[in-house]
Amino acid sequence: MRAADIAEERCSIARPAALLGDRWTLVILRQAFSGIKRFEDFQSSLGISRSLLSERLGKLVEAGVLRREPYKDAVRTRDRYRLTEMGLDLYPVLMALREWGDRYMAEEGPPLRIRHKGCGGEPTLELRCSKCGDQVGARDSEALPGPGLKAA
Amino acid sequence: MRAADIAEERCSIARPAALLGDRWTLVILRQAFSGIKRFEDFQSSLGISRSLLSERLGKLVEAGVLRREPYKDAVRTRDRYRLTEMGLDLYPVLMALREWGDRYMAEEGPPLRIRHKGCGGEPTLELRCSKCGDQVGARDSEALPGPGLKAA
DNA sequence: ATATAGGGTTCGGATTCCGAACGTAGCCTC
DNA sequence: GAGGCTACGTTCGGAATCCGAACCCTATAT
Repeated sequence: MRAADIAEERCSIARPAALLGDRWTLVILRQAFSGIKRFEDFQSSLGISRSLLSERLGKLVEAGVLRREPYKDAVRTRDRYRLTEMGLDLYPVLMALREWGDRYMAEEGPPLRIRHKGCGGEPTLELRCSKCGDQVGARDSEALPGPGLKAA
Repeated sequence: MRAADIAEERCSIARPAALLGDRWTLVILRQAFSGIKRFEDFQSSLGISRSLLSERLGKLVEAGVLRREPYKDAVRTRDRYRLTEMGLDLYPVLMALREWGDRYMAEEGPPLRIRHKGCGGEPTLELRCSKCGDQVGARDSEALPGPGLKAA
């Protein structure tokens, strides 16, 4: 199998991975969540080559994660890339990566602190059972075939 | 900046992304969580080339996500790759991807159902404020510089 | 009309990926 | 004790991808 074929897999991890799984896309999204919208700003803040940035942004737009739209600056009309609802829903993915990175790859302490605007507390991810409410770890759960697999 | 330099960024998203951000690593980890341990089984279940698999597994071992260890089969000694504690802690990352994939990329329904072994319920990720306990979305939180950034 | 800025595209060269072929270390069988 | 098989890689050349630099196009702004 070529890597490109991963996107066709009937697997809800493989398909997002095919879209997000390259060295740039995740940091592009990080910037998008931090408020960056313009091509130039992505480019200069990341140092990515313009051709690759163009291609990646295009892919994200095509996938529906970003929306490209013109907007009026003080002086002129520009384009900007904004997260769609679908894109905003990637927030837990980024948060999960960040929590893991903070725990295992930040020798000098977490470079960012996340703040809940409402109360100033710190949001954290919890994997909780929707039935019993207990916190669940990797060892406490198992995977079973679901409806999408039977449809094959 | 070359893509390889991303790993040096002082950012808890960029560093994990540099390790996990390629087309194969995430699906390799998916297989590891689903119980696959042997080189041959990774290779045949994914169709990845042996050279790349070897390189990826080596990187994950070096990073501390997997541990390579010999073990005694019924007949002989083999090697296997197992998730370390650090690797098991990637579970939320995979779950976040899966939830997103189920929502947006599974036209025929989720291919997998996750089951809490304890009660049979379905574990889901929640981003909750550790102070007020409210559920938090992308728009309800903001990023501030943390200790690791000041140490620069 | 000329200059500047934003947002790309094009183009070679460098890097990475890939599949197929080969290497090797145990065991098992004859 | 000579093959054979299995598990686990490594090596190799060609194909795909990445990269930076240079160029292009459209709007203002002067």
